[in-house]
Amino acid sequence: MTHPSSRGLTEMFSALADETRWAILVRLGEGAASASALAREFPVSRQAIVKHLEVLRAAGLVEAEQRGREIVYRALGGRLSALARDLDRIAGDWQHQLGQIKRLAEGRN
Amino acid sequence: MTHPSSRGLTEMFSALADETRWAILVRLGEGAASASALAREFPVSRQAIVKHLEVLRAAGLVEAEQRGREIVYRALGGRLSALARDLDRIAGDWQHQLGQIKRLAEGRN
DNA sequence: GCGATGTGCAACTCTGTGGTTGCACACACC
DNA sequence: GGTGTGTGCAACCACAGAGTTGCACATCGC
Repeated sequence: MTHPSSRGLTEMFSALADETRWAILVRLGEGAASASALAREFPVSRQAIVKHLEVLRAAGLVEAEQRGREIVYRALGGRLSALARDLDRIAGDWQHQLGQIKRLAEGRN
Repeated sequence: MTHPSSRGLTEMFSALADETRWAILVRLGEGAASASALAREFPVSRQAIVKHLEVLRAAGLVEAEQRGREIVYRALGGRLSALARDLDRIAGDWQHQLGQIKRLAEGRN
């Protein structure tokens, strides 16, 4: 593999690929909340929220903290910025290669 | 919305969320290729490849060029680096807020 | 103690989509 | 003209996963 981070990238993407899940994540970015609290804000059942939270937690995008009888979740930026770095690097490589090609093929086509 | 780029982000993610599709994209990053050529390299049918390419093209991650009777595709870094910027900004916001909370709550819990 | 609220587990439905096969058509090449 | 290779379209299958409902259990507050 040219890119050591290729492994696991798609798992990250699929964790982020759902509209509702992304909305939940963004919402948590604005402040911690429990599953029940989120279920009141979103037009889906608490169970659906719980499943999304579990996916986000498994991806390291969210952190869970037991507080009394409830569990509050908060967004973590670490994985997301790591992903940003990976993508930037990969995209940069492509652009670079494109530049080389363009340079070599000036006048072709 | 705090983040103007929230719209369309999940579409991008779902375009990237498939293992095979990501592999195709990375492959195209190493050099342009046609659907049939890719079908020879990957363990899936040409039709599957075609569908993936259409998804990538719709997402602006890939560019198609008619060359004689075949159509060659190449990876485009633009959208990916734009995505990287968005993610970095969002993640940064979360970390920033986390910092504020930590600062305010020093000693709590 | 009792009611309200929060979580956990399980079964089920249903849509989206990744993948396949089959056939038709367009060229290019000899 | 025929053969090989590339693309396009359509029907179909199978599985993942987003969402639901229902019930059990824990725990907080009064």
